[in-house]
Amino acid sequence: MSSGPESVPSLVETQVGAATGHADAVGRILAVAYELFSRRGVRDVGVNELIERSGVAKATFYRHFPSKDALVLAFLEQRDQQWTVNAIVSEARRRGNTPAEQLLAIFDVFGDWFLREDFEACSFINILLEMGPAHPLGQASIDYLARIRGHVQGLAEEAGLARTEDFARSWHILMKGSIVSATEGDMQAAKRAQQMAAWLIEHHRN
Amino acid sequence: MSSGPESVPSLVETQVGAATGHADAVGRILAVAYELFSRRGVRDVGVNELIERSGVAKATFYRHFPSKDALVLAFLEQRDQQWTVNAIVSEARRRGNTPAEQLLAIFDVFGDWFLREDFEACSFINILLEMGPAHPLGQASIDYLARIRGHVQGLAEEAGLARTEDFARSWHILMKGSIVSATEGDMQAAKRAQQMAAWLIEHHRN
DNA sequence: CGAGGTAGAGACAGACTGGTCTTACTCGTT
DNA sequence: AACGAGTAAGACCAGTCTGTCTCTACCTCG
Repeated sequence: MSSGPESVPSLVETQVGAATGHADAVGRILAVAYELFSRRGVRDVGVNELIERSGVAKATFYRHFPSKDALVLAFLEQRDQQWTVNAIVSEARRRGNTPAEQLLAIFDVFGDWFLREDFEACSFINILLEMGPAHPLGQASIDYLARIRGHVQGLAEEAGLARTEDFARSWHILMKGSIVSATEGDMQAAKRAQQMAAWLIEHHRN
Repeated sequence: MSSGPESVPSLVETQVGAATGHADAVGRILAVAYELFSRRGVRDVGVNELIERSGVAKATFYRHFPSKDALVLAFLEQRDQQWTVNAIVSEARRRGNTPAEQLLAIFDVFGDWFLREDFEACSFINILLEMGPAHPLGQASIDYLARIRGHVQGLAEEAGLARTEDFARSWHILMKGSIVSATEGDMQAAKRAQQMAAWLIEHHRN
């Protein structure tokens, strides 16, 4: 049931490959996939474009990834690491002194992110809505969104808040809603969500 | 710039056509388009399937709609009427006695909607994320989402709230976030959003 | 040297895409 | 009865999609 991307080359292998300076095929494919999938979604990027942009033969592609969907799963795993963990959670933890500050700092990071001209929305939401919750890729996206909620819940527990799972689910509504609003062009979406998030924290204090 | 669907057959014509008992081609096409687009999105439904399901010749289709995108625009207009206006706003107004109650009733309607097994998320959000904000269909979706915000702002003004545009934008974050959470499977998403919505109302009272 | 594995390049298959066009038929109106 | 508008059916086009296949070149290890 859990769509853990265990069946595709892991990031560890990739990074090792890149570290050898060999610039192996898998590493290039994953880099191009990250670039294209995150900016344009899954359906809009074909295998032919992927292999052309990564300078890889088609047979090489299919030797390492049994299907395009397998590559998408690897991309989602990569996205979880680079975006969720490194860009959002770690950065928010760095900006805040207390767990509550760190929670609210998520929306400061969002605010900076929304202003980037290459702002590309959240791949997990995109793919979930693009493929639907029944599709394996939609299921995987749901799993990764749950991981994001897990980070929030962890911070809530560190902050000593009450009913942390409910808190994280409500908090996540604010995160996802502000992302969609930013896609619509509302540049203050992060500030608005942060205000409601502050009220939410107050109502979950013991 | 505004993507008003003036260039496609209006709903009035459609309903007149259906009212004659003639079940004309345009009416059938629009009915099938509503069914398929709302449940499966735009990219997943091809012109061939549309014409087959509506029992219409391809030439007939292209006589009434210059392109598939034109049909999508007509669908969005239809969706605004049938879903935004008739299913959500009117129903919420019916359920509440005061404007504030009517605002909160939006999330009661959402709660019922989320429970439906054929729950299909919000077509405007789906198409916006599917096509991107730069695409004409994404732009049209943004316009229709703004109309939803307009309904909220109108109710906020009736309720005598302060800073109604900011209020509506924050409220809309809750609506969109709860829809995505419901797509993930959180059946309590409407209740969570409603709680935050109540706080938002309190903070906008004069 | 020579074998095996990996690589790039690209032809090819089979299905699908949006869109054009032709043909034949059925109506309603005059 | 004759006309014209609208329609169904479907061939067809050029292009796209994912995925398989062959061929050749290279590189490394024994």
